[in-house]
Amino acid sequence: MSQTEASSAPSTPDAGAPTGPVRVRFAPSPTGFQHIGGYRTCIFIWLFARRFGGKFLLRIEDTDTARTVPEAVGALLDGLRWLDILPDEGPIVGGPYGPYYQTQRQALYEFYANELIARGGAYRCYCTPERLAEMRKEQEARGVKSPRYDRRCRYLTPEERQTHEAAGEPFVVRLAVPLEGQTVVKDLLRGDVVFENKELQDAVLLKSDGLPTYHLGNVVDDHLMEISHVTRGAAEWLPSAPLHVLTYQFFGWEQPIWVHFPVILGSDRKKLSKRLGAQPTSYYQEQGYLPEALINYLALLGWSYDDKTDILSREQMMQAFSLDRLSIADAMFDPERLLWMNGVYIRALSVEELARRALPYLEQPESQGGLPDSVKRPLDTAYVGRVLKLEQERMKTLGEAAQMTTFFFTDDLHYSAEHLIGKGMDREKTREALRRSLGVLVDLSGFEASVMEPPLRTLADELGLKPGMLFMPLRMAVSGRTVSPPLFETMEVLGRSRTLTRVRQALEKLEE
RNA sequence: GGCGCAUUCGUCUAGCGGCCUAGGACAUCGCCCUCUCAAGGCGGAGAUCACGGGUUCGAAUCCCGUAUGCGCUACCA
Repeated sequence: MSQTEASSAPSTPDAGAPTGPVRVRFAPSPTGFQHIGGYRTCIFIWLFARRFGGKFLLRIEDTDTARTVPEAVGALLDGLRWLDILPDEGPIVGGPYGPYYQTQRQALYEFYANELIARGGAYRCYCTPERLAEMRKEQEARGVKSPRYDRRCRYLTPEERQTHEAAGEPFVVRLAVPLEGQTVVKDLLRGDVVFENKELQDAVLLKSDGLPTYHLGNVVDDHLMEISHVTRGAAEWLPSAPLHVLTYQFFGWEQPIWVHFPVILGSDRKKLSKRLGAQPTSYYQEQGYLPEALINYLALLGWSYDDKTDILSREQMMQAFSLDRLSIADAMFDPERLLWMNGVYIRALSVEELARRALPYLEQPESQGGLPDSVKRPLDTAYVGRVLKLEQERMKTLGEAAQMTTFFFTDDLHYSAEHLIGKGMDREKTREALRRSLGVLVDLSGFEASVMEPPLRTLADELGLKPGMLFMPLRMAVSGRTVSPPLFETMEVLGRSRTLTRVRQALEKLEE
């Protein structure tokens, strides 16, 4: 392998190292499948926890009940299990800070919303969605520069408030953003990001259904779960971070360390999203990417080890990961580089391991990319190993195994006589070459590549052919293809009887 | 529109004031190896460090503008 592998200890052992205990969380909302962008964020968080002996938690932010997809959590966990980055605390494993589903923590949010109101940091708003819509329309018509909630309910008199309550009107709880001054988000990666309070909205914290929005749920849970570093995508969350800072301040809580990661962009330079056709992570599993390769690739999309290392084991990453080597700009996903890296990992596998891992891909139904259904399952593992050993260095994914190796498993080859006749050859010369080859092969004392190669080369010489001119028709006869692993190894694995049969069949085709 | 963030080869990145006539990797091109395809080896092309001003003896690195891109601007996250 030419690519450099990490060897020595990280150059800056403790630069950017946290001073207190690390507790970090991945907090997705189960509104669909996770694409690699989400998993990349998760990998950063997981690596960070591992590097500094911290805890890695998973919290499900399922407060948007209308968009919640029931299978999402299971799929997410399948992905985490596949990548082997399971959380220390979370659904299923549990933990001392549970429950880890926000919908199961509803009472907490109501309590803290009231607490915030009592502290003057929030208020109940009785405006109906209809009024809000009208207000927006009206503001737009007036050409207001930045339309936002007009704070009508913030200034209700106690009597008016009483009236709304007495009528039992539904309400939301809004953050009472200070009208003046600035709020600064001390982001670990970008430094101080300053926001004018007058640009901020009185965002909804608690919805009329009693569930919190992200702004409340995230803050309350991060505090209660003693999250040390609030880690999330910058593109979507940095703009509302001042709201969260304000909420911590109103509660009188100590701020966590804010870390806003860069996000992954699609080939259109837009943030990866389901809507824009990003693939779910299960896609990469189905295609036969190795989880360790995907992790390696994803970790290096936005983080670097040094100026030249691109192949790193999990252990090396866990030892070296640090936030100060994170890049700050969003990165475009490059499928070609992933493919290359997967090939690197496949080549590094022992043959046994490769066979073990490729087996499910070979044995799955033909319609899903497996070997022809006519091939008997289960496959002979030892034979699969011998076959894969020949294809290993040209495989980029495990999913390719079946189509690359079909001819090792079935005698049903599809090619015509013309395909046997290579450049500089004609029908008669080809027939002669194959007939003489057959003779050589039949008489061989053994059927190892090393045994068959010398006499076949001698034969080519005798026939006045360049080696390739003889080997090409043999390759076609034996594999039905113009491209295959080395001829002699291929014939060795196929075995004498199968090889001879195939050469005879080729001769028959030429007789037709 | 307002606000925020970002900006080094096509792509991912190294670089945190002099080591940079900018390093590595993917992709690409050529050569070598060679029974095909790969893998591997060697080499090439590819970045006026978005642009314009400063600061400094000296800037890709610090500051200020501009441009471009992306994101946010919901009782979604």
